[in-house]
Amino acid sequence: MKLELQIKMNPSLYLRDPEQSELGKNIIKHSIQLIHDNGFEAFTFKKLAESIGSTEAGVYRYFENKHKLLVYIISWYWGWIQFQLSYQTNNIEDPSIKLKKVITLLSTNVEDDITTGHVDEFQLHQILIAEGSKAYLTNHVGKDNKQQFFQPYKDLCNTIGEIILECNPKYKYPHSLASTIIEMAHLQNFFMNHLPTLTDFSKSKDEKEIIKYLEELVFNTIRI
Amino acid sequence: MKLELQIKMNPSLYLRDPEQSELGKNIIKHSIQLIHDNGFEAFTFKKLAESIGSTEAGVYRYFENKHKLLVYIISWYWGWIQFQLSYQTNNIEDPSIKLKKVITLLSTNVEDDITTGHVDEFQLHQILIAEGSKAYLTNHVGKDNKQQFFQPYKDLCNTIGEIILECNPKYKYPHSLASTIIEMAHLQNFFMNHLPTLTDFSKSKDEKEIIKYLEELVFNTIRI
DNA sequence: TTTCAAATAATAGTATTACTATCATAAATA
DNA sequence: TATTTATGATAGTAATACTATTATTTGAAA
Repeated sequence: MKLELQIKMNPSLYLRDPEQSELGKNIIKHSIQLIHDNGFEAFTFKKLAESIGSTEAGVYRYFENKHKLLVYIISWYWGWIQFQLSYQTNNIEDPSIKLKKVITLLSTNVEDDITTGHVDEFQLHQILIAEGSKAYLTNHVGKDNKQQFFQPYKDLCNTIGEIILECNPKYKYPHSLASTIIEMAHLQNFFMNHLPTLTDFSKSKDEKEIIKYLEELVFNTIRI
Repeated sequence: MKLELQIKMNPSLYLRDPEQSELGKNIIKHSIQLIHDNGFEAFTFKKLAESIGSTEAGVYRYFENKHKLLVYIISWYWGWIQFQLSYQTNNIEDPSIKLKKVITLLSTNVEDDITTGHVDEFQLHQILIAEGSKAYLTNHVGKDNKQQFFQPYKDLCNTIGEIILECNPKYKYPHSLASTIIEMAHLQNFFMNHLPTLTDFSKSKDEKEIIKYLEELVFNTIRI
């Protein structure tokens, strides 16, 4: 029996569920490829359709616009991270070990997970680094939020916040620290590779340095 | 005598210096207004020209495209912050007081500075919160960086990094901590107002809470 | 004061993007 | 076999992101 990981997505994100057809899966797969290769600004439904061998109208039957498609794949990523987190911290008692796992999970360039055929997690991680914040940095963030588009991100933030509170029940800013960890794991990676003087990792360009930086930041902050 | 603050801008950002003419100053002024009101995505040179009472072609004589205009106003903001910082920390000995000033300066919604007639610093601060990262989160970040588009940001990051080292000469990640402070001062503000569950400030929605959070984060991190 | 150069306004035009609409056909299903 | 449903093929529109041309205004030098 082949185990397949299914992540439940918010139906308001799509017009037709892309998981339910070959074309749909191809839309996801090639979107990730194209956004990874050329960035979200250069990404169009026309190019996507050409890459798949379908038509623009075909893509529009699945997603209303490219922003919702971006939010879709980003939500998928956070769902996948949430799953990885619960899997990797299962049976671990010590909350500070859990918190270290969180930092490592968010900072490490994952390898492609074969249980999710049409999704390349490595590319998805890169997309999150470069495009992740574009999901919410829009003038319609309020509307999107009302439609729960950012629920997977919030769920993850809550999960991490709870681990932080396990480490120190008196710490006053568990959610802010959680969102700081998430965002900084990505942003320091982006800076390291593209604007290295904004970091202290320019020589090694090694993710492990980011992990060390974040661990020091987090544990010094929450320990009284 | 009227004192006017002039911030030296990278000439590669513009085709014609907007500081040198009325039309140029209007371009800056109305860009800030429009980007603040409707966001960068909805901002076009046509709307800008209409708002000024000029023409699209007129705007194109000053700026090659809207991305360079965004980078221009963002660079101006960082230059202005750099000035504010050196002004406010002048004659202060204690580096930890300086560092607190930095955090407050970055986190506080400034009032409009009358010495800069055509720039509304309050709106500019809001733009930085919502659009700041779009300056570098592009597929041409490498090219832009080679042309020194991000120098003012880097300079600020270095200045803050030096203050951090004054507080603790042995701290290993002064630049990363500096960029973390800058980015988080803005991002926690955005989250507080638009995705409040990602923070712990949703009840008060008060900048002072962000300042407290960042101060705790920073000083616990750098104190050995 | 004229004259000349530079800046601006007015207008037009192109390629691309972000869609919507229509109709034919293939595949799945009842 | 009939019929729904998904897809493909094609066309079309409004807006965006530009470029080009010409006419007019303005301001400084001769």
